[in-house]
Amino acid sequence: MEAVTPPRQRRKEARPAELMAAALELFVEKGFAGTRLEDVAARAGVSKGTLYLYFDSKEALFKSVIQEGIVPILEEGAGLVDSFEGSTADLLRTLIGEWWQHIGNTPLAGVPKLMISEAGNFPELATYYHDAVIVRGRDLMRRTLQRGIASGEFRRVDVETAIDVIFAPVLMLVIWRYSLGACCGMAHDPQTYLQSHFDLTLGGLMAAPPHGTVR
Amino acid sequence: MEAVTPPRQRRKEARPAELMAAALELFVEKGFAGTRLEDVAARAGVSKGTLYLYFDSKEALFKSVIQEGIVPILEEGAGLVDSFEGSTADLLRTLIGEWWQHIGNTPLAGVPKLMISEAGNFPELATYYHDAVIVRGRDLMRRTLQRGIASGEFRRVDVETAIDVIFAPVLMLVIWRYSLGACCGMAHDPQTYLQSHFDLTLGGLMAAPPHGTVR
Amino acid sequence: MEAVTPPRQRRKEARPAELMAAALELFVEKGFAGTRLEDVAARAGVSKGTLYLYFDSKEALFKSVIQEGIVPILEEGAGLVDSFEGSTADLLRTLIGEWWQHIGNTPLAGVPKLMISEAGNFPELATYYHDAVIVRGRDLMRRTLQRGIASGEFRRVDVETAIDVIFAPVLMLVIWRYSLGACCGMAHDPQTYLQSHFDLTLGGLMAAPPHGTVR
Amino acid sequence: MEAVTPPRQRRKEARPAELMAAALELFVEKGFAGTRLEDVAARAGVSKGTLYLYFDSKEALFKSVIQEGIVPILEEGAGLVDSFEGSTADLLRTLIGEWWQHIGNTPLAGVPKLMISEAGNFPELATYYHDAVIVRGRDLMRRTLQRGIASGEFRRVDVETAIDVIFAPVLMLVIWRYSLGACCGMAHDPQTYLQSHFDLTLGGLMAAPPHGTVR
DNA sequence: CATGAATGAGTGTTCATTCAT
DNA sequence: AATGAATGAACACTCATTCAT
Repeated sequence: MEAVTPPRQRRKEARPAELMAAALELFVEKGFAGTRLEDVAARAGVSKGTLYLYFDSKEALFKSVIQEGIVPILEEGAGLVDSFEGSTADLLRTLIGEWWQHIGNTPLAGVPKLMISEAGNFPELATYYHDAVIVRGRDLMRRTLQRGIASGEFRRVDVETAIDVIFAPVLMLVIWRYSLGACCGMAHDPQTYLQSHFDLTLGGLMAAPPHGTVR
Repeated sequence: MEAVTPPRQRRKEARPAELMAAALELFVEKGFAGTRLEDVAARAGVSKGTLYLYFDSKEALFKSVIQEGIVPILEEGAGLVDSFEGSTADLLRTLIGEWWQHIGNTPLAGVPKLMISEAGNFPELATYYHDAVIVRGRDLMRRTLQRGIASGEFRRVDVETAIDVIFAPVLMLVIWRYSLGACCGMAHDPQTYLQSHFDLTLGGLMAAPPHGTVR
Repeated sequence: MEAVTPPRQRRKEARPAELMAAALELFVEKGFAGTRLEDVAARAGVSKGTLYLYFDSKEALFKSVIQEGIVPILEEGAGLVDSFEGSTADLLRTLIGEWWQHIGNTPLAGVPKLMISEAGNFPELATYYHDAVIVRGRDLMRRTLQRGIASGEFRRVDVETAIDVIFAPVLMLVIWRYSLGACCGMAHDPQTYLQSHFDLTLGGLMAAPPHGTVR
Repeated sequence: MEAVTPPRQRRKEARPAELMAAALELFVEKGFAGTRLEDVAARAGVSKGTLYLYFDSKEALFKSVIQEGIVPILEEGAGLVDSFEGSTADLLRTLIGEWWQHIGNTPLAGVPKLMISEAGNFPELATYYHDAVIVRGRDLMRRTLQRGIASGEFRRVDVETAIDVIFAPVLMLVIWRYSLGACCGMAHDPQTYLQSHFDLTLGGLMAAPPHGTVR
C-alpha cells in the first residue's frame, strides 16, 4: 500500500521549487523589474501572499533562483572530470552532453541571459555568480583542455583563449533562444548547431590531424 | 569666419541625441523597466518634462535609441563591401576595424546586450532589430565570405556556420563588458582579445595554409 | 486529596485570559492597528489559528480586553464605599490602595492609555468605557467626597472639580508609564508620587486645618 | 495693485504646512498606523503622489508633524519668562494664555495625545519630544515658580511636584478632547475648566492667604 | 482542539505622464 | 522651448482571516 502524502503537505515542500521555476521563466522573459510577483505566483498556481511564506522579498526570490538553480549542477561536473576514464575528446563530448541535459535543454538555460541582463542591478549577486559558476565552469574546461594537452591528444593551444572559443557559441545559443530567438525564429536546430560548432572546435584542438587538413 | 551657432541654438538641436545617449547608458546599465526617465533627463542635463518635448513616451525613447543608434552605421558598412578593392582578408580586417571604431569602442556597444535583455518585452522592436541589424550584418559578412571563397582566398566552408563563428566572440566581448565585466573585471584586453580570436578564425578560413597545419 | 486538573485542561480554560493578557500588553505598546495578531498568539504561546477559536476577530479581542479587564474590579469598589466603616480619609486611602493593588500595579494600568489612543477608532467601545468605567469611577469618588462633606470631615468644595483634581495626577501616572516613560525614564517613584499628591489633595479637602495653614 | 502670486506657486510653498495640518488631524484621530496617506492627501486637497514630493515616507511625515509643530512655539515661551515684568501670578496667567492661544486652542493641542499614543512605536522621536518639549516646558514652569518663590509671592512648595500639579489637569484637558471627549461630550467648558483649576492651584501656591482660608 | 499553509484585500511607495506657468 | 509640480495607475509587501489536516 502506497502511503500517499496528503497534497497539502506535499505542496509545502514543493512550493519553493515551483515558485522558483515560475520566477525563472518570467525573470528570463521580462527581466527582474518587468516581472510582477503576482504573475509569478499565478504561474505557480498560488496567490501573491503565498510567495512571501517562502521568500522574504522579490530580491530574495531572484537570488534563490540564481543560486539554487545552477550551483548544484556544477558540482556534479567537477566529479566527472576527476573520475573520467577514456579519451579527452570523449570527456569533452560527455561534458557538453551533460550540460545540454541538465542545463541547456532545461529552463535553467535561461540563467545566463538573465544574469547578463541583471548583473548591473545586482552587483554582489553577479560577483557570486562569477565566482560560483563562471570561474568554476572555466576551471572544469581548463582541466579538461590541460588533460588533453598532457596526453598528447590536443595541440598546445592557448588554453584561456580556447576556453572562450568553446564557450562563446554555446552561450550564444542559449542567449539567443531566450531573447531574439523568441520572435525571429531559431536560425539553427540546437543539436545540429552544437554538433557542427564542436566538430570545428575539436578539429582545431586535435593534434596531428590524420590527413594534413583540418576541417 | 565660420558663423558659430549660438550655444542655445546648438543645444536645442543636440537635445534628442544627448537624451538618447543618456538613455542608452542607463538602459544598458539597468534595463528598460529599471531605468527612471528622471535619471535619463538628469544625465542629459534637462528636466523631466523636456524629455517629452522630443519623445512621446519611454517606449518611444527606447525605440529611437535602438533604431537611430545602429542603422546608419550599417549602411556605411554596406557601401564598404561593395566598393572595397584589395584582398578579402583586408576587407574583413577593415570591417572589424570599422565596427570597433564606430560601435565596439563607443557606447553603442551596449546595444546588443540591451536588445538581448529586452527582446522579450519589445517583440516588434526585436523583429525590427533582427531585420535591420542582424540580417543586414549577416548579409555583410556573407558577402564578404563569399567574395573570399569566390576569389579562392578562403576555403569552401559552411558560410552560415562561419558567420556564427565570427560573430559569437565579438558579441560576447561587448555583452561581457556591459554585464558581468562591470563587477568582476575584464578577462582580457579587448584589442588583444579581438586580435587573437580573429587570427584563429581567419586561419580556419584561409585556403592552402602555408605549412599544412592550420592553428 | 485535591483533584488537580490536568494541565491540558487548565490550559484550555485559561487560554482566553492568557490571550487577553498578551493582547493587552501589545495593544498598549503598539496600538490596535500596530499590533499583529501573530505576535499576540506567539506571546500567549499558541498559534495564530488558535486565537480565532476564542475570539471572532481582532476587534472582538480588543473589546474583550477592555471590557473584561476593568469592569469586575469597579464592582468591588462600589461595595467598599457602601460598607466602609471608619473615616472618609481612610476610605479614600483604602480606595487608592485597592486601585493601586488591582489596577495601578498590574498590566491593567495600561488600559487608560489604550482607551485614550483608540477612542477615535472605536466610538461605541469608548461610549461603553465611558459609561461602565469613567462614570462609575466618578460615582464612587463623588459618593466618597459627599460622605466626607456630610460628616464634616471635608470642606464644601466643588465636588466635580475635586474629582478631576484627584483623578488627573493618577491617570497621568499610568499614562506616562506606558508612553513616554518607556523611553525617557520615570520622573518619580510611583508610590512616592501617589503619596505626595494625595497628601496635597487631602490637605486641600480637609476641613478646619489644625494650624491654619495647609501644606 | 495687489501683486497676486500665481496659485501654483503659492501652493508649492504652502503644501508642506497643509499636508502636516491634515496629517496631524488624522494621526490624532486614528493613530499613526490607522491613518491612510491617501486620506491625508485628500484632506489636504492633493493626490497621494504629491505627498511624496514633500515627505520621504509616512514616518518622515509623522516626525515633521511633531517636530515642526511644537518646538517653535516653546521657543517663544522662553523669551517671555526672561523678559516679563510684573507679578509672577500674572506671568503664570500669561503663559497659560499663550499656551491656550498657540496650542491649546489650535489643532496642535492634539500633539500630546498623539505622542502618548505613539511613543512606543517611535522611541527616538519620543526621546526627542521629551527633550525638546517636556524638559523645556518644565524648565519654563520651574523658572516661573522659582521666580515667584524668590519674590515672596509663592510659598516654598516642592517645585517638581508643583509642576506636575499644574500640568496634569491641562494635559488631561487636551487629551480628553481628542479621545473620549469626541464621543461622550465634554465634561466641562475648557475656559471654565482652566479657570477653576488654576484658581485652586494658584491659591495653593500663594503665600500668606489673606483671610486664613486656603483655597 | 490546535495548527499553520493559504488567501486576498488593503496600503505605502514609485514613476511615467501631463500641463499650467 | 523648458520647467517641475501634480497626478494616478501600478506594484511590492503585510496581515487579518479561513480551513484542510
